[in-house]
Amino acid sequence: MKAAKRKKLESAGWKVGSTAEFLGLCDEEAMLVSMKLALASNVKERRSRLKLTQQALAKRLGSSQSRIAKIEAADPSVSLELLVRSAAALGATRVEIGKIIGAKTASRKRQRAKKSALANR
Amino acid sequence: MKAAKRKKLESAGWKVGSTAEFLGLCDEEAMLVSMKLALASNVKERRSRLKLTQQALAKRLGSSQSRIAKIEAADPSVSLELLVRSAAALGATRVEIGKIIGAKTASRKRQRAKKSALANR
DNA sequence: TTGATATATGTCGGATTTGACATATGATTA
DNA sequence: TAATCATATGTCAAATCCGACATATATCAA
Repeated sequence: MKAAKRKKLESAGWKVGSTAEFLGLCDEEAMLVSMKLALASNVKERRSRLKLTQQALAKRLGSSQSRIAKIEAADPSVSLELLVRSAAALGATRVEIGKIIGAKTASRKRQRAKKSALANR
Repeated sequence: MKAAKRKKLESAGWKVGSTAEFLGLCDEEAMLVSMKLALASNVKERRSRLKLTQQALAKRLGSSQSRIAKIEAADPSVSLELLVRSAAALGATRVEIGKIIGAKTASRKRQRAKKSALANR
């Protein structure tokens, strides 16, 4: 898909002033990446809460341990769909998934607070 | 992916009482389909509000008219990712996308109301 | 009706994504 | 230390998804 987009960008169809459109695409891309990161960290958090190994989750999903590792690392080879599937397999409801996807990225401050709260438990 | 799952289901790894897990997978699948339907209809709604042709939206996305048609029809060949991309290309914010994904399926009654409200405008 | 425009459907080659496997790196315990 | 378990990384064939194109079916104005 990245290759396809680059091809599009390079093809001669770009009118003057298309910089805005280019930035638009970048923003979309950034949003998607950000959603994936949020889902990935949620999957990791849910799995450890449930005390499941990556192997065990893989079995639930009909997948493999290595892919679970990639999912939690938000590896580029992991699709949004697989991330949503994974969260669902760990018990996330539709509403919860909507919240994860819709949540703006937490500030570093808030992330630290969340992390330490988790550590203290 | 459907084929892969079926393979998994058919492979001998299923313990007694795995019916629940099977149902679990079905629920996940249903949830995903439902999310896709919600996004698809949102894309259609946004595009018509913006008075864009499928062709015009295709250009924005670096895609083709036929794919836009499939997107709006929630064709099985359309990924969650492409649906999210499409909504974003039509101006949907992250928060809005989260709401669409998180929203429970509207009742038929509500759907009719929405549809007629749209028609009357 | 005819023509023009918008949308739907089917197919195909190529790109991406996936599960699987091998293997490497930690982390923990004996 | 060695052994064991959990997680990470790299690769590959197969499945899936994509853009593109052809073509069909509206919808509507002339």
